[in-house]
Amino acid sequence: MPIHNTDIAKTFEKIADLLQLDNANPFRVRAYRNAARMLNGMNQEVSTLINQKADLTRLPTIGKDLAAKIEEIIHTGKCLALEKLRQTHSTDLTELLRIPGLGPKKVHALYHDLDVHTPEQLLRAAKDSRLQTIHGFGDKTSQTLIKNIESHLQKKRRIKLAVAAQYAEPYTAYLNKQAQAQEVVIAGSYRRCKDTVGDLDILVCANNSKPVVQAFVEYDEVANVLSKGSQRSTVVLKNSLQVDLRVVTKKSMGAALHYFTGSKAHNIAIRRRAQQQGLKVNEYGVFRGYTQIAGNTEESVYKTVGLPWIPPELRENQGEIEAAEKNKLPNLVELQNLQGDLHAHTKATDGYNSLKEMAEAAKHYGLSYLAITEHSKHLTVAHGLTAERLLKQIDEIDKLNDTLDGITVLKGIEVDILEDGSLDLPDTVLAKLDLVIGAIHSNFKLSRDKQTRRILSAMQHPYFSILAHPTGRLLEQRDAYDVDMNRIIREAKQRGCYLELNAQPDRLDLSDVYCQMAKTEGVLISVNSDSHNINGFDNLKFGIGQARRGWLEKSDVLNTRSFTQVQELLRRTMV
DNA sequence: GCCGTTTTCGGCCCGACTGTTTTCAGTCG
Repeated sequence: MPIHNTDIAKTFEKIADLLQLDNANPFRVRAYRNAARMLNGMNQEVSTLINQKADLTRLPTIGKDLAAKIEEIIHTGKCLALEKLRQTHSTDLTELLRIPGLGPKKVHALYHDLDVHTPEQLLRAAKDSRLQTIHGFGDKTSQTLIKNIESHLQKKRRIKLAVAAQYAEPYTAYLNKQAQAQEVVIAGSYRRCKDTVGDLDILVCANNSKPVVQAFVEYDEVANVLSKGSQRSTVVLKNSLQVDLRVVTKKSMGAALHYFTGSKAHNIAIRRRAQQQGLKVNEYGVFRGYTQIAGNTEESVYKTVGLPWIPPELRENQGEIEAAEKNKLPNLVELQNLQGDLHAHTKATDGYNSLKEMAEAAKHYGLSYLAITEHSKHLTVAHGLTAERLLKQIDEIDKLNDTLDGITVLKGIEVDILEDGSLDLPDTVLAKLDLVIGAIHSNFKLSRDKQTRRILSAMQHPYFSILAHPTGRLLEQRDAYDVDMNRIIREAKQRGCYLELNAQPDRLDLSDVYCQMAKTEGVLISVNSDSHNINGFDNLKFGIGQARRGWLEKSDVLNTRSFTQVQELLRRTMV
């Protein structure tokens, strides 16, 4: 079994948890957590680096010690340091640390005084009023913990960006109506366009903060107020989404926006940088001594530390600060750059609208070309097209194009890649199309080797143009299939075909990390809506957000080209 | 445990909120 970065990250997180319980030097704990976060965000597998005999200490957050531990984990599958820690912790208390309100001190007290080591035991102890017997635990703490444990036991997960938007936008609109609110912005991972968000961070600019906080907690959807101060508040909505509010004045708005947009790693790096220059950055501004020297805009904050403004989608401390330093930040692709969409369905298969309706909707959305790419016959649940039905649709598209103005429909297919890597329709039919999108819709559980070979084999097909939703992940529902994406990207370059970034909010597949990898290799990405109805094109904005997180520029995205340019690029995929 | 234009030691981001205190520790983001 290959060891992935996420496996190493999990090991380091566990070590950090156990060290934290031991009251170890907090900076040592943080070193493990920083390394775990760095590993999760890397656009390359560390195992590959080791094969190339690369020096791991050149990675940020990795020194001599952690480099040795990484090599140990890759080579042996184990980490002696973790095993030793586990031996000294006969009882695993780390799950308790996950419950909001509990840190190492309280967890220790619970264990020593009440022998509580699981959330279930804690819940019982709280309900039996046993907690109040411990020093530092009062009535309030007990009540809060009961709520927090119950929500923890329901395994509250992250929610998809598009779902978060459905709650964030009306909440923002409501706050905007408050007389004191001068500006309302959603910050946090939402602003960074992460595929899923854990909570919402709302920032309000106002001179008088108290009425804003009051309005915030009185919002209709609020189920529970976790905290409420003069400038901050935290609530939980009825759908169990946590929302944090911060209110600042105009002169601090830029600094606060920077601070609450994150990521944490990016902020820490910026603050260190400021510190080296004798400055202090906090959510109220940039300070030299007690004098504020910047902070009304984000640009002013970056300027004081000698950097240009960095787009939120890049703020992960994964090289963006170094790039900014050298004035080499990418000029990120924008939604308006898209000229067409290369993946959509109609009611001929599992879509809801006609060819004509889809074409007109795409035109209305500002696109000048749209590829219709139905499922193929193997996908029976979607009523996939047989060769005969596809030929019939080809005729219909030709006729429709004669009547359309300002938009051209391309003839395509989202053909199933069968288990042996062959395509689900005969070459004679595929040859008549403008593009062939290959997709996996079955046999998700093949071994890494088999799944990779299956895709590579399909890509070698003479009519293969684009690999649809390349990893098959469904956010918060289904993991990506086990596949060597490094190899697929390199082969796509060799073969001269393209990869899709499927903009459906459930997929957002390719991920940001793989997009960056594809860019590095020089493989073009097609940001496609995979629309099944006339409103589907709206999802392109989520695809573009993800593309921006992957550092993609206009030139890295296939469908920012004009119709004639795309036609030529698609023709080139045919060998 | 990492890191270095203050480089092999001595720092490490920083402030708000809560609850239980009686002046502050613990936790969070």
